[in-house]
Amino acid sequence: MNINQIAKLAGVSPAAVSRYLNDGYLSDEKRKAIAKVIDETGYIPSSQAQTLRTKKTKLIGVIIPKIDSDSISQVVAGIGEVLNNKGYKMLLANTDNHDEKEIEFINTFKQNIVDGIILLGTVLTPKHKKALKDLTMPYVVLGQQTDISACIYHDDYTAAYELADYIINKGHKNIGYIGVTENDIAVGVNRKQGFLDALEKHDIKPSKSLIKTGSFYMDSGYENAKALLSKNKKLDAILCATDTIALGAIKYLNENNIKIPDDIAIAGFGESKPSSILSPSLTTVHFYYRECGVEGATFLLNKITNPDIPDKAMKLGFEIIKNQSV
Amino acid sequence: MNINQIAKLAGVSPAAVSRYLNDGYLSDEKRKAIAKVIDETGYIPSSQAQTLRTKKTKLIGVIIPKIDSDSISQVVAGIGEVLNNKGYKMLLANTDNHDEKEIEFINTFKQNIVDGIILLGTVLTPKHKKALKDLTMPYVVLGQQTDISACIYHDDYTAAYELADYIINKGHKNIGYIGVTENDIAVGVNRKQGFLDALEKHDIKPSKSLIKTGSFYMDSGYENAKALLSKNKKLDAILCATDTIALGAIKYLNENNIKIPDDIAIAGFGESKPSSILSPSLTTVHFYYRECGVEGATFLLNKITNPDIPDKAMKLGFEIIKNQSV
DNA sequence: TTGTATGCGTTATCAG
DNA sequence: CTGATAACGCATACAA
Repeated sequence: MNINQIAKLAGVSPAAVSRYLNDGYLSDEKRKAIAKVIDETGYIPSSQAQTLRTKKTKLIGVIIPKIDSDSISQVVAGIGEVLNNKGYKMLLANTDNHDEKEIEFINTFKQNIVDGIILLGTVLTPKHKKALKDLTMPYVVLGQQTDISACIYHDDYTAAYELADYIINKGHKNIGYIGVTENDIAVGVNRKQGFLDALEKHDIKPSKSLIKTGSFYMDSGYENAKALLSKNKKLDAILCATDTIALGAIKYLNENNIKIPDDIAIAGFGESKPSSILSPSLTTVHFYYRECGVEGATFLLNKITNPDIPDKAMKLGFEIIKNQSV
Repeated sequence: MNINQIAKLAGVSPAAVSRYLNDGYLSDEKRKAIAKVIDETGYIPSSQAQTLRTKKTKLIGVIIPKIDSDSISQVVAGIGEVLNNKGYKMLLANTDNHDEKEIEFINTFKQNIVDGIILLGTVLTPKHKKALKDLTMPYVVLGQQTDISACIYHDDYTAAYELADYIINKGHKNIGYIGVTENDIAVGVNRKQGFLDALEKHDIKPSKSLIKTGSFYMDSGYENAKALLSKNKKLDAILCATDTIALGAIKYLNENNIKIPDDIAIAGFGESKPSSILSPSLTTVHFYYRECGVEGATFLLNKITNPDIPDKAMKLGFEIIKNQSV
């Protein structure tokens, strides 16, 4: 069933049907005739042919580092909501934490198969920036601050600063930190710097043996908690760069009968689902993940319909969730 | 940049370039010339035009009830892995637990924008079945058993039976059950029936006040645990149809200083991430979610390239994770 | 092996 | 307001 057959059945020209579909000039009479035929036949225009003509695919490419993460799935949910409402669809590309795959996907999307790209950033290497700059379509980066494009990100620095401040004010002084690679500016650099600056404010000198770096997985929390405890007899708190890492640390503490928060206080970032169920519940930071997705998708769609709007950088707030683990 | 320009630059016909792209007859000489030009120009064929001709989009529609769920995101990860390796892309449609949206998406996908559909089923109403049957492209249902198409699902019944049996053998007799709507055959009916049959095997008569039904969210666990405890003074265990529900129940128990497993034992299904971190850790069932996604995607792609292969129903196994909560 | 010509299903242009 | 017609970029039947 194509536009010509519909036209014949309705006794009009294909062009008239096209106008009907795209709200062009059309007499009420023909409009009705076409509506009737389309209703009866259940005709649906071929989006490929439309795309071939209009260069619009109504598809948005969303590149994420992994799907089975509380925070990312929330961002994706926010994006999906907006896209659905506006008649767009989401092409989901999962890199499984392989940076190079991000570039691969960007280049794949470049073939005009999407109208725009949303990149949930972890690492933004020069290669990434080059790939993005070569893009002819609008794009937006979520979760990382960058000057090469519109971006929506979280106030990681202040969140870490205030959370560390809170821990210190609770009486802890020998605080260990389990972070992630500094290639990730948001999570690796900013959260750590917030932590360090809070220490400095309280005249606490951070010892090297208290600062650890690991992966984004639970294992890292487990192993680094072990390492921190073995080297620092006075350790009384651990701040982890993500809730997932904190969960790993908690696992180690539990297995070794170390009481939270009496022996060791612990806190994370991201307000993962388990945080409130654990006992003691986990002190953490709520970021506006879903909102990040909503804002990002909304901006991107605006940019697609109106390419002249200037890129913006939007910093979202946070909330310290003061639970029992500190 | 299109196929004609490449042809001109390489001094060949557009058809030759097309053959180069599709491994058709071509002399080595021309092959090299075309390769050179394509390499230099960075030419990428328009997938829309290809689709218009070939009717193949290399897109797979994946319909899911929600994205921020441990189990579902694992299935999606498995699907994504296979699709990537085979040069397909995933169009992700999130229904946010609205059944009607599933039908909407199925109908949207029907416009030939995808080569196949993967439906992560919750509820399969007659309307769903009709929408699926109207489909001209291959599709597969994951997580639910059905005779209308290929399906890959979990052995929910036996898992529930064995888990309940295990709980009973641990000495519990007054076991409450928090389930979900029976519209969901896999989770709502099969798990409950496994539970009931295990009771029967041990000559335990299930009292109505011990069987609850709620939503898939934590709230349901919290509220129904409260209800169970208020009506059943002898209650000594709670089996929840999902880990998420179990987490809600645990929250209620913790808040009311009810000791797990001494006062009340508790168990769930799905081996969610928190299950191992909780203390006591949660007894649960491991299902092969990622494998389910992998198998589903693999089968679908096979079916796309070879439409004649018969539909199959594949039942995946499970593993009881015996943790401390029972 | 190669090239020419045609059509996939739309939409934009233009003349009416 | 309407309709004929020419693209969009590619793959294939057919002729060579």
